[in-house]
Amino acid sequence: MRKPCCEKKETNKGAWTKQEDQKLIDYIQKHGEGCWRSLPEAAGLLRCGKSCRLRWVNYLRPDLKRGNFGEDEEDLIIKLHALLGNRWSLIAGRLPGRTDNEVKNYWNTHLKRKLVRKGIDPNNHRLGLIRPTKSFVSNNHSCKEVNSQADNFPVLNSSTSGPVSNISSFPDLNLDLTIGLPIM
DNA sequence: AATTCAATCAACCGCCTCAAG
DNA sequence: CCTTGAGGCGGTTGATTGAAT
Repeated sequence: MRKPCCEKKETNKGAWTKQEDQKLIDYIQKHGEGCWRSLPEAAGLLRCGKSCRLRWVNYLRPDLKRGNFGEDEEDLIIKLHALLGNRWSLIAGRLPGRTDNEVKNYWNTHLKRKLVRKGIDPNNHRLGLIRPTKSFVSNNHSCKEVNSQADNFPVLNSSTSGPVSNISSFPDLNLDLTIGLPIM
């Protein structure tokens, strides 16, 4: 049997400090990404492996772009979301330097509303299904849909609802979603 | 200047899948 | 075949910041 992931030690939670970031960066630069389970102890961090992975993937990785999304990126996200639904990691995989968390946040805070303003239902990318004025309730936590009729739409294989099933709607999209092996 | 409200985003939580044992 | 843990993912929360009143 395997050892448990995060042994029931005291671990830090909440925002990462600069020192913690530096320890994580130093460790990964020396040893590379790998066993997240043993990383915290090896790197001298009082964090669980999951937390380290998240911090690295979403914030510390050197290839991250950060900053505002360009219009081309917005466009791509919208198209990919229409095809893939909330598969944020797949969508982020098509956007170099962007993380799934970043794409998800951007979708929820900007793009959803943008589509609603155009009269497009962000759940299924169809025109005229929701009224912009009634679609969102502002209650601090980010605009929840009132009339989310498409909550349970099936993804990808539906012929009646959900993400656009006709891929030919986006002839300009490169939909080769295979993942290449990292170059060593 | 103080208070309230809204927007943003980093981080956590819980679930799922896959593989080890 | 079953159980368990690691890793990964999407949903959600909560702290922070900025705008409006």
